[in-house]
Amino acid sequence: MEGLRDRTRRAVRAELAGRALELFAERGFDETTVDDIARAAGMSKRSFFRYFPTKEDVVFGEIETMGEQVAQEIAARPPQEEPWQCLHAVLRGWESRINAQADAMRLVESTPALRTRLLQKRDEARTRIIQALADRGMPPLEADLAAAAAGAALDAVAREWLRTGGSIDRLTLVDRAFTMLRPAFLG
Amino acid sequence: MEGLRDRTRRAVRAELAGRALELFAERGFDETTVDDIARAAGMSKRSFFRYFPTKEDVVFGEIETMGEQVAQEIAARPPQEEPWQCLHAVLRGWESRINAQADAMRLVESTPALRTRLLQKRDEARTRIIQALADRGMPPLEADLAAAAAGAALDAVAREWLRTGGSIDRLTLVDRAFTMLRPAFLG
DNA sequence: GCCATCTGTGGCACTCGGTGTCATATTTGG
DNA sequence: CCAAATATGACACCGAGTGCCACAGATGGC
Repeated sequence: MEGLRDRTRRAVRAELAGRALELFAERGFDETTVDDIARAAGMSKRSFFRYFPTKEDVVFGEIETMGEQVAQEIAARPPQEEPWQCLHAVLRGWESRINAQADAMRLVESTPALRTRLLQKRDEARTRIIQALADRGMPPLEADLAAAAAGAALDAVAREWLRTGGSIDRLTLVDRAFTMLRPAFLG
Repeated sequence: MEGLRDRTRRAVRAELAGRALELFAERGFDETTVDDIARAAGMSKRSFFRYFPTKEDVVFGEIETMGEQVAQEIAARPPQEEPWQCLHAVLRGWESRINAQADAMRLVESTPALRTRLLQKRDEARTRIIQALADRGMPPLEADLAAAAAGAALDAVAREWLRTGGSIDRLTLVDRAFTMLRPAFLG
C-alpha cells in the first residue's frame, strides 16, 4: 500500500508544481529562478532539487512516466492484435490525457528549454515503445518506424489542431492520421 | 567573395572543434570544461563563446545548417515530382554525409547532452522540411506526417545498421525504409 | 519515558555554462 | 600615419545543479 511517506512527498511535489506554474505564467520560465519557486513553496532551493531533478521537470508531472506506462498498455493488449492497430488504440487514450493539460503544453511550446525537455521525454518513450513492439514479435526495423510514425502522428495532430483553430475533434484527427499511415504497416 | 575575415574565423572554429574532439575522446564530454578547450586552442573561455554559442555546438560543425540546406534542396527538385519521392532522393544524399562522420555520431549517441542537442537540431530541420513540402502544395497534415516519417526512417536505419553490426549497406536500408513507408503517401 | 536511528531540511561552498562590460591590442581602410 | 572597426582577455556576475554537514523531527524498540 501507499505509506504516509509517499503521500506527503506527492503533496509537496504538487505544491511545488503549482507554485512554479503560477510564477511561470506571471513572469515566464526563464525569468523565474529555482530559488523563487522554492521560496514560494516555503522551502529552500536545495530541497527543491530533492523533489525534482531539474527546473524543467516541474512542468512534466504526469507525463513523466509516459514511456513506461504506454509500454505496459501495449503489452496488455491481446497478443494477436495487429501492431499498428494496437498502437492506435493505446495512443488514442493518451491523446485525451495530454489534451487535458493544454495550458501546460502551451507553456512548453513557447519555451525553448521546455520544448527541448519534451523532445527528450518523447525520445525515451519511443525507445520503450519500440521494445514493447519488438516483444510482440514485430521486426526491429518496422518497430522503429512504427513507433516513430505513431509519435509523428500525435505531433502532426497537435499542430493541425492549432492550425484549424481547434475546430476539429482531436480524436478524429488522430484516427485520420493513423489511418493514413496504416498501409505502411500491413505485413 | 569570401574575405580574409571569414577565412580566419572558419580556421579558428576548425581549430577549436579539433581540439575539443580530441579532449572529448580522451576524457569524455562532461569531464572537459569549456575552459579546457579554449586553453588547448590558445584562447580564453570568453573567446570560445564568440565562435560557438554553446559547448555542445562545437561537435555539430557541418550538420549545423542542415535544415536550411535540406529545405533548399527540396525546393530545387522538379516541381511535379511526388513529395515522398522527393524526400527520398534528398535525404538519400544526406545519409552519405552523416555517415561520413560516424565517429562524431558515436560520441553524440553516448553523450546525453549531445543527444539532446541532436534532437533539437532534427526538430528544427523537420520544421523547415514541412515548410518546403507545403510550398510544393502538399496538405499540411500530410506534410507533417511525411517529414516526421522521413526523419524516423533515417533514425531507424541508423539503429538497424548498429544492430546488424554494419554488415548491410546503409543506402540499401534507407531505400528499404522509404519503400516501406511509401504506400502511406500516395494520394 | 528514553534512547538510537532514519529521514527531511537548510545553509554553505563549490563547479561550470553562459553573459555583460570594459580596457586594450590588432587589423583595416583611407 | 591616423582613425575606426574588430578581436581579445580579464573580470564580475548570474543561475542551475551538487556535495557536505549539522540539526530537527518522526519512528520504533526497550
